[in-house]
Amino acid sequence: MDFRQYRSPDRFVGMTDAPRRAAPRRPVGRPRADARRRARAPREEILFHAARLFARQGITATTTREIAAAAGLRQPSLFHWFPHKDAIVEALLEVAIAPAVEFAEEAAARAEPPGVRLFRILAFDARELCASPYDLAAVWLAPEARTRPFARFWRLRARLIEILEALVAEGVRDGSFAPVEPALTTRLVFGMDEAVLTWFDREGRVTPAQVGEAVAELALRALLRDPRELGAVRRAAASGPTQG
Amino acid sequence: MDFRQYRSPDRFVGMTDAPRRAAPRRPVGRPRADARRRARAPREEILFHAARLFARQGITATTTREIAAAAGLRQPSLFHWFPHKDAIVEALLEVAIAPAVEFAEEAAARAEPPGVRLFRILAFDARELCASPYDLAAVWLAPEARTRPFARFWRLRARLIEILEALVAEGVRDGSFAPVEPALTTRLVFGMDEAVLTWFDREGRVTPAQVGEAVAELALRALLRDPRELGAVRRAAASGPTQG
DNA sequence: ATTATCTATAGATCTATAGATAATGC
DNA sequence: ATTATCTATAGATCTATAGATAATGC
Repeated sequence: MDFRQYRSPDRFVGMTDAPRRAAPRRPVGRPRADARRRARAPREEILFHAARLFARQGITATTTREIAAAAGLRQPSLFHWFPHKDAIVEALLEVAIAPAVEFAEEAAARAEPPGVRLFRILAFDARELCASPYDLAAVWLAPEARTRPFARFWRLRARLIEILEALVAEGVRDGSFAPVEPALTTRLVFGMDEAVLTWFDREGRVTPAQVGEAVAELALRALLRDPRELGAVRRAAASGPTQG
Repeated sequence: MDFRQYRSPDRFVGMTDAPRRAAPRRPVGRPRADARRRARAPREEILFHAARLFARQGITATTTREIAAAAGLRQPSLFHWFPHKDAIVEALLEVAIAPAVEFAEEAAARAEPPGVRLFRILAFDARELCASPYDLAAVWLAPEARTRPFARFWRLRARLIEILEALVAEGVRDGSFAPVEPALTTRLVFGMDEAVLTWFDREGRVTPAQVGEAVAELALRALLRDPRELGAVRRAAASGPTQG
């Protein structure tokens, strides 16, 4: 797995700041049976390959043996990096949800029209889901994640929906949005936003930024009382902070 | 499990037309260890409970023992009704996708404006996904369903997207829709449509029909060049066939 | 001494088959 | 005879632990 081909090599969590052209220094610890050198820290390799396998086969159907093999390890060595399989899922969920909520909290608090703030948050979310170095398609909304102790993810996700719904309600109240029902409309828009995970093609020509723009545009064209304002909203959104 | 509380008791596939208040006739075969009487045919009980468990825990994480127990059977008795576990998933996918594609094929072929046909298909799909007696949240788009031999589902689903995209392209061409990019826009709209499975609350107050209307309305408000036509489109859609 | 890995395996599953059993149907 | 179920279990896993091993760090 050559990481250079992926779009956002800087995004790995807990990335060691080892030099790119790693010095030929041998790492601490017993050498691996699979001697091939890996570009990234073991923890990131594990998360990356686990996410890929989860997305293809489902979480439970992916074995720790498969994950370890993809990361160049023997199966029990996985448990040096994560206490149990669920901890891998938990780490991926955290990577996915935490920046989204953080950005939404800040963006929602700015003194701008609700349409502009909503545009920016939706575009950020959809873009980040697509651009994540980890393929989050399976973990985000996996039924497996509903039961077990991933409460933090569900709490943060509920908070994100709450923020979006408040913006929709504000737009309806101040007359800039059509008179839609905020709760139902928000679920539809957020569903469209999350759904990018189910169809975005990481090898395709459409970029994460384009997907983000498209999601936000479609949502706001549907929401704005006067869709001719869309251009102004988009420009205003782009002029503020669009990165976490 | 009292089936009378569910919305669409007539929708069970392969439903036996046994009288509602079943005659106290004892069924053929060795009696069950779990003597409680069931209202529906065993095959339907199995599909119903399997879908519920899949939606809560994931497909692979749900054991045949759990499904059997929920349906009032011992684990091996499941294999009298389905040759293997995957066949249960396959049956649920078939129930989900077949009517959607059939309706879309017919609705798309009618001599009406693309907006009207699109509205009707989207409203049908979202409504039926919500109203199905089976909770399809997990099987529809489960990563598990991607690898294994569920080719028919994926072929039909691709056909459904193809039909939708053709309608979007037609609306852009004839000028009734805004000049959007059909492929990307269709993925967004279809994503919103499918996503109802992730949030629709079967015990909630919003009805499947309301969800269907809301999905179609949001999509068309975003697509129509002049959103003031939405009312006319909705009325035209409602005047044609809205049932399979 | 610390770190990261390895091999071996315990213990707990889980699916599907084999073959018996207890009803109804004719 | 047919049908639908049962009990028992083979065979194949799968996760996580125990304890050894082979590096570097100091």
